[in-house]
Amino acid sequence: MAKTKRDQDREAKHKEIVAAARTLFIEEGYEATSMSRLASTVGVAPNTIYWYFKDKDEVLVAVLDAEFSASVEGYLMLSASDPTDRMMWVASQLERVSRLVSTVHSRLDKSATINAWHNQFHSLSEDMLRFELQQAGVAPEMIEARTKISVFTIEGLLAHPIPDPEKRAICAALLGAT
Amino acid sequence: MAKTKRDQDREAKHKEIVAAARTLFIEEGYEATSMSRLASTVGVAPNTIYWYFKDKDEVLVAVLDAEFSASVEGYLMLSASDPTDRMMWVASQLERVSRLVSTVHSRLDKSATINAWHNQFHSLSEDMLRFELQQAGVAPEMIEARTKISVFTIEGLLAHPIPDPEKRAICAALLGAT
DNA sequence: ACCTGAACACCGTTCAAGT
DNA sequence: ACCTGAACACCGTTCAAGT
Repeated sequence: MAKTKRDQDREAKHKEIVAAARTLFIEEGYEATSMSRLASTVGVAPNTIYWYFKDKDEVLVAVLDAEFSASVEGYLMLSASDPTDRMMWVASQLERVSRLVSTVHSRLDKSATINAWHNQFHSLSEDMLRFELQQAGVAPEMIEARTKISVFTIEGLLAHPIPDPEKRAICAALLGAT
Repeated sequence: MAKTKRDQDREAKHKEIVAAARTLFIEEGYEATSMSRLASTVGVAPNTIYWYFKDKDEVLVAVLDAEFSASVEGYLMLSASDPTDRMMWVASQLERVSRLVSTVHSRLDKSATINAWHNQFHSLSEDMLRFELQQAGVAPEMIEARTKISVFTIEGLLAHPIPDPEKRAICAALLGAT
């Protein structure tokens, strides 16, 4: 199933837009980045974006996917290290994306696309944290509640950056047995 | 320091606007409620709102204050009940205001007014939860981390509504000693 | 002091027209 | 198929004018 030249061109432009949006959304914010600004960064007319994406939310999902898969890649590479370190890494890795976290939450009931992405992301995060807590020896009947607590806490750490030592104490407390 | 007739009138209109905004912001959302819609609900021209409030964010802060003080009043009235019940009450009480939580977070770096309100709110929440955890017999060296975890978890419960029994298990786990 | 109609500078998105 | 200029229906906010 070889790609046609056409498809390659289209894919390249698609990637170009996502790359520009990724920088702008993360550094300036989603609402602060107008479609016009995004278009002019790519060097194209504002409405041209709509040839590649249904709407602005769809651009956001593409950015989130790119950011997420980059993070997963990094996570898998340090699976041997200390659990608290791993949790710290997840929190700090996602911190640069913190503005997007609140953007996603505020658009949950406005966009079905965003909502779907958010659900999938939470499932994956829960799976990952449940595994870490099991490894840490948390009692089985507490696993579900503790998993949710961990997810919410990490989400909180993203939205409210605090000093590193304090963050470490929190991550350690999350993993504490009993 | 008796209030003049003028001041009373002004205050009445002020309250009228906040009351309308409170319903609209909570039921329809902040971004979804245009200043025009708010104005027409009150029965006034759109720009009239600006005679009473600097901008839309200032209206939001007024709504948040009204909602918060109503909650505090309710909280003080059930100080005798079970700790888990109290924490459940806080979470569910604030749940109806959940859309505003993400709105506040997404406007943190756009509005100094909102930022100030948010900081004050977090201080108060932390004080309250620290007290609950002390009562529950949490070890002193763990208090700070556990307080932050509780704040973030309750914030998470607001943004991601889940079934009551699960919510209860989470609140109980937050208060667990050790 | 309080309120308004009209305007300003945006915004995301659509559409008819070009290649 | 891809891209554009022009327009649409909004938005929060400002300003000069009225009472």
